[in-house]
Amino acid sequence: MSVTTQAETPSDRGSDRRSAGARSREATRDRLLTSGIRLFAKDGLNGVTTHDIAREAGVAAGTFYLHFSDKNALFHEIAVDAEERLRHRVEQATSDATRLRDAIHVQVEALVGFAAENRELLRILFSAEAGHEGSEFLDSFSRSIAEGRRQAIETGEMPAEIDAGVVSQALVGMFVRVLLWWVQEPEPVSRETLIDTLTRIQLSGTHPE
Amino acid sequence: MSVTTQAETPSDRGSDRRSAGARSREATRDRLLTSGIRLFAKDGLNGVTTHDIAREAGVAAGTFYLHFSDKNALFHEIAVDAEERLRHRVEQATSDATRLRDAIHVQVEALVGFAAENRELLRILFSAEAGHEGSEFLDSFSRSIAEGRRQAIETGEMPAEIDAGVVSQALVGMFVRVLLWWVQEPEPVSRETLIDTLTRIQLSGTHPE
Amino acid sequence: MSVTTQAETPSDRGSDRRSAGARSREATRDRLLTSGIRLFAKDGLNGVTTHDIAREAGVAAGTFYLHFSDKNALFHEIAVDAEERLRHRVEQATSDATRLRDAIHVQVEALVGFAAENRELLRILFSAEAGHEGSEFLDSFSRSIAEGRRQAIETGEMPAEIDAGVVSQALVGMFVRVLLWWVQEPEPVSRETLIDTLTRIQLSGTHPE
Amino acid sequence: MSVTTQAETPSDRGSDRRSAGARSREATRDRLLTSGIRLFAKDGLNGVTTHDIAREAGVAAGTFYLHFSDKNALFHEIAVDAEERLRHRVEQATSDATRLRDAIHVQVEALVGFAAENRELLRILFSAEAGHEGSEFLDSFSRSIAEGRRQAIETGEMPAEIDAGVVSQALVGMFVRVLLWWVQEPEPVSRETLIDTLTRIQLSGTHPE
DNA sequence: GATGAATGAGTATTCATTCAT
DNA sequence: TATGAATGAATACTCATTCAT
Repeated sequence: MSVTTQAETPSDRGSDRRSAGARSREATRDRLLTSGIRLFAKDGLNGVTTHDIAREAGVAAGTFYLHFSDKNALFHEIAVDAEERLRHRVEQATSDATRLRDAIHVQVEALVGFAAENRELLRILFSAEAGHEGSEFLDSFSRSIAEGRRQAIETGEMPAEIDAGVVSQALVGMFVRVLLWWVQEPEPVSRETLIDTLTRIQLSGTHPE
Repeated sequence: MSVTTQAETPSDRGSDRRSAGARSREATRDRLLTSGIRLFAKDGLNGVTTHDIAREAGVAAGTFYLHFSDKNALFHEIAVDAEERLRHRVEQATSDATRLRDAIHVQVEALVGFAAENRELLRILFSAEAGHEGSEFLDSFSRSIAEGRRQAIETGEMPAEIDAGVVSQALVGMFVRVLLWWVQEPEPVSRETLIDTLTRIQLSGTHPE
Repeated sequence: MSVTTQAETPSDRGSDRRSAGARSREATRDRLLTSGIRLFAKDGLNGVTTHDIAREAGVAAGTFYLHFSDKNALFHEIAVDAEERLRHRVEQATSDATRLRDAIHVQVEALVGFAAENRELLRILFSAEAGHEGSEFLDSFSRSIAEGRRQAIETGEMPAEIDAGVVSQALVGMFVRVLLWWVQEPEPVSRETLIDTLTRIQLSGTHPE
Repeated sequence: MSVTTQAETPSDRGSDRRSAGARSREATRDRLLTSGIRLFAKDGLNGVTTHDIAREAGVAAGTFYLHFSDKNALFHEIAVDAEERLRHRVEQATSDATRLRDAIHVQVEALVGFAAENRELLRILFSAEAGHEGSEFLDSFSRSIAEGRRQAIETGEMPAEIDAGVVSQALVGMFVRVLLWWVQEPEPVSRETLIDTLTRIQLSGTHPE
C-alpha cells in the first residue's frame, strides 16, 4: 500500500504486472506497516516490540527484518510518510489563500481534516516521545508559523506586541493537544465547532476586518 | 527533603527528634528522589534504569527498592509532588483575583515562575511519555480551565461563541509546549516577554475593557 | 566444473550430449562451488552464510539447497575434492622416487606446487576450524608419513632414535603453518627458497649420503 | 582464582579479608572462567554460547554479563592469561641457557611441561580459529624463533642455507600440531620420547658438537 | 538499613532451511 | 529448475527485581 491510501498506488492497479512473489512481499510489508501504525498509535515507539508488530501482522518474528532494518526504521518510515502527507495537505490548502485570516481558516481545516481521516497517524506524529521523528516535524511546523507571523506583523495584519517565537510554539502546542484530544472516541465536539474555535482563537489576535 | 525544598520539611528542622537511623534513611530517600528528578528530566521514564538512579544517588542497586516499590512508584511520587506544588502555586496566585483578566495574568506568572525555578520538574510534568502520570495532571488542569471559562461566559466576560472545552485543551497545550521550549538553555525569550505574550494571547479572547 | 579444472570433466567437453537443462544445472552448481571456495577460504566455514554463497554465485537463496543438502555438505565436497587432488598430485610425484631423499624432495615440490596454484583450496584444507573436514585429511597425511618413516627406519635410511609418530605430526604441522603463511600476498619467500628449506629440514634427519 | 593457580593469589589466602559478597563474586567469576576454558578447549570460540558457559558454571544466563562484557572478552582474558603463563615459563627456562642446543632443549621441556599441565589452555592457545587471540601469540612466537635463528646463523651455530623465516614458521607449526596431538587421551607417546624427539628434530639442523 | 551479586524473563537480531510460485 | 519470501529456532544482551550477607 505504502502508507498512502491514494488510488494510483501500484498495488491498487487491476493489472499488476509484478510477480506473485513481489506482490506477496508488498502485501506483507503493508501488513507490517499497518500493524506498526496501529500499535505505535496505541502504545508509542517504546511500548511496542518487533514481535508485537509481527504477530499483529500475522507473520513470523524474523519476517519483520526482511522488510525493515529495525523498529526505528519502521517508525521512521511511518512518521516521514505521515509528515509528508500532512505537510502536503496543509500546503495545498494554504497556497491559494491571500489574506491571513483565510490562510488561518484553511490551515485549520486541513489539520482537522487530516486528524479526522488519520487518527492513528496523528497520534504518531503528535506524540512527543523522547527524541523521535514527530518532534522534528513539530519544530519545523513551529518555524513556518513563526515566519508567517513575522510577515503578518510586517504587513500590519498582526500587532507587533506579540512575540512571534512564543506564539508559534503556542499554536503548535495548541494544535497538538487539541487534536490528540479530539481524535478520541467519542469526539468531544463536532468537527465544525472544532474548526471554528481553533480559527477564532487565532483570529482574535488579528486586527478586526 | 521530599521533593519540595521549602523550609518546613522535616529533614530541614534544626531540632530533628528522630533517631540517627531515621534521619539517614530519609537522606538516602532524598538522594534517590533528587537523582530520579535529574535523570527523568533528562532521559524520560523509559530512558532511565533503576541502576542509573541508584548509581547517581551513590547507593547500591538494591537500596532503591527499600524506598520505592519500583521505578514507576518513584516517578509517580515525583510527579504527584511536583503537581501538588504547581497546583498550590497557581491556586495561591489566583485566589485573590476577582476579574478574569487579573486571574489570567497571575496564573501565567505562576506557571512561568514555577517553570523558571523547577526546570526539571516541569520537564517531568509536561513531557507526554506514553501513559504516564503527567497526563492526569494536565487533564485536571484542562478541566479547571474549562470550568473557569464557562463561568466567564456566564458572567459575560467571555464571548459564548468560543467552545470552552476546546479552548481549555488549547491553553494547556500551549502552556506545555511553550514552557518546555522556554526551559531550555539558553532561554529563547525573556521572562517578561514570555509572561506578556502568554497573557495577551488569552486576553485577546476577552471583551475589551 | 567440479572443483577440478582438468580437461576431462564433463562440462568442459566440446561435445556435451546432455540436455540444455542438465548443462545449466551443472553451471549453477559450479558457480556455487566456486563461490563457496572463495568465501570459505576468506572467512572460514562459520564466517560464511548460505545466503552469502548464493549471492556471490548470482543465484537465489533457495537454489543452494537444490544442489547441496546444507552448508556442511558444500564444504565437505570442496574439501574432499581438494584433498583428492592434493593426494593425487603427491602420489604421482612420489611414485617414481626410489630413495627417501628423492621422495622427500618431490613431495615438497608437489605440496608447494599445489599451494601456489590453489591458494584458496589450501586455506580451506589446512585451516583447522573446530571439527571440520580438513582435519581428517591431515590425519591421514600424518599416518602415511609415519608409515614412510617406519619403512625408512627399517631400511636404515633414517636413524631409529627419532619417533616416527612424533615426526609425522611435526612434519604435517610444519607443512600446514608454512604453507598457510606462504600463500599470503605478498609471498614471504621465493618458491625455490621455500622448497629448498622445507627439503633441507627433513633431510637433516637422514643419514648423510 | 584468576586463571593462574599460584599460591599467592588473594583468594587462596586463609585469611581472606574481603566481604562475603566479594568472595562470592570472585568464586562465580572463577567458575565462569573454568567453564569457559573447558568449553572453549572442547568446542572452540564459535562452538560455545554464553548460555552454555553459564549453565556449565551453574549460574543464570545474565550472570555471565556481570563478569564479562561478552563472549570475546572472556575468551580474550583466558587467552591472554594463558599466553603470559606460557611465555613466562619458556623465558624462565631459556634465560640461563648459553648454548643454542641447551636453549632448544629447555624450550622444548618448557613447552611440553606447559602442555602436560594445561591441556585445555594449550588447546585454546594453539587452535587457530579465524582471527582469534591465539594467532597473535603464535605469530610473535614465530618472530622470536626467527630472531634466535638469525643470531645462531651469525654466530655460526646454524648453517646459513636454511631460511630463518621459513624455519621459524615450520617450528611453530610443528609445536602446534605435535602438542595438540599429544594432549589427547591417551597420550600417544611418553613425555620423554616427545621431548627427545622434538629436540632432535631441531638439533639435526645444527652443526655437530 | 544497606549492600551488591544473582536471577530470569524480555527483547532484538541472525540465519539455515523450507516451500509455494 | 529456479526463485525468493517466509519461517522459527538460536543466540546475544539488558534490566527490573530479589535476597543472602
